Amino acid sequence: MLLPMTDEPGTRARLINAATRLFRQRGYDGTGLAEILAEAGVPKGSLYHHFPEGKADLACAAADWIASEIVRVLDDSFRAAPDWRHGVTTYCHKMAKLFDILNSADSCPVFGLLFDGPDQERFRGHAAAAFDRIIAAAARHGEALGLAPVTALDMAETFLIGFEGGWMLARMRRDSAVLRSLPKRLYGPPAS
Amino acid sequence: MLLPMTDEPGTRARLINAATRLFRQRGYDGTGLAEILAEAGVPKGSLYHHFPEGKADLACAAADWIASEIVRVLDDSFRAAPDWRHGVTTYCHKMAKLFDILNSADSCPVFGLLFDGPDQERFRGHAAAAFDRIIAAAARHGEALGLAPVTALDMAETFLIGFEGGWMLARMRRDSAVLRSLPKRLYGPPAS
DNA sequence: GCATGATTAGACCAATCGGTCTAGTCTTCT
DNA sequence: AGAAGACTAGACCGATTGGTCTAATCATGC
Repeated sequence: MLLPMTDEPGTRARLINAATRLFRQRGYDGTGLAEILAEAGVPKGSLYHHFPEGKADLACAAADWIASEIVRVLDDSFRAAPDWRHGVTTYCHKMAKLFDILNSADSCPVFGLLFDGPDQERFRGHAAAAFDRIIAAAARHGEALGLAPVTALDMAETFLIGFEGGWMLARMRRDSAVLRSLPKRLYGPPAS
Repeated sequence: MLLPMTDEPGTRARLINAATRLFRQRGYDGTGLAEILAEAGVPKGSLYHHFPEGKADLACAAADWIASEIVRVLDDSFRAAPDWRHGVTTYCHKMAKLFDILNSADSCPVFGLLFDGPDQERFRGHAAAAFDRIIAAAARHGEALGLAPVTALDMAETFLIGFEGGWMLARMRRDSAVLRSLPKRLYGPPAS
């Protein structure tokens, strides 16, 4: 079958969904295969069919998926933004809303899921690559808004560093206000 | 015995040491009791004598210890600082050096160790309290340098948010340069 | 020196871990 | 219809998990 044509998510997608959610909440080592399988409603055999290397494979797929989601939100936020600050502000508010939806707290930042894991080197590399993809996306928007390439990259990095730390604190405090206050923290009071 | 008088670290201290290091590297769920016990050279019975609630107890003790270490570095950094930026810069460089020492990469930030764990609520609260203690310490130095209390708290929070995110990125990239570049990122090029 | 509580020592346990493997089903092509 | 491969299903495995419990050892009071 070239095209599934069925709208309901296939086995593979359901696995990634469940894994993403659970890893985000309990971390890689904190989540058992049994849990993922139960939530996805998928037997063990299927997991090892779609992800021959097992849990690690699944985690990488989940990380890639969540990174692409982040990029999507980023693109959304900058679509109609007149300048950098507006784009960033919209992004922070969108993510704050998401934070509130995700049962308001216990979920790791963008993909903090990737730090434990057995062969740490593979995970680390994967996380770094995913994060760089996100930074690049933000920098692209900066350039489109007239920033010099070097400046855009620098601002994108700085912002996402702040955002990661902000998400961490928001999580600790169970309060998305930290995220909403980020633009003001980083760029001072709004000019307007 | 009121005073141990022996310089070599006691059983309890050795446990906390080993736990701190291992949790930082592999996370809470990623570290087995056996590993900790082996590294500390302590039998299981002793662990449950000193930490009746087991692993969770030990993790909280480790978190408290590391938080107090951070405050110590913070105090050190601000001791001779003429202004906020200097203090912060010294702190970043000290921590960057530490980052390089800790086998250059795989170790969680200040106490990222606290996010998994069984009864998440207890862990989360503990982490939040520890982080607030660190923020308060930084804010105190800000005030001592003449900042208004509200401003000091705000700057302390903002800085530590950035620092957490920076440590995360440094870890992903295995490069402490991110930490050293933080003051410039947050406060612009040095006035000098 | 003897009794007492603190501490160490590690055998032991059920539960769970990630992973393997065989059997069966379902889809699709000829 | 029938063969072939994709996929599902779950029993099963050895290893390891955090935790309990009993016995031995240690220090310190009388």
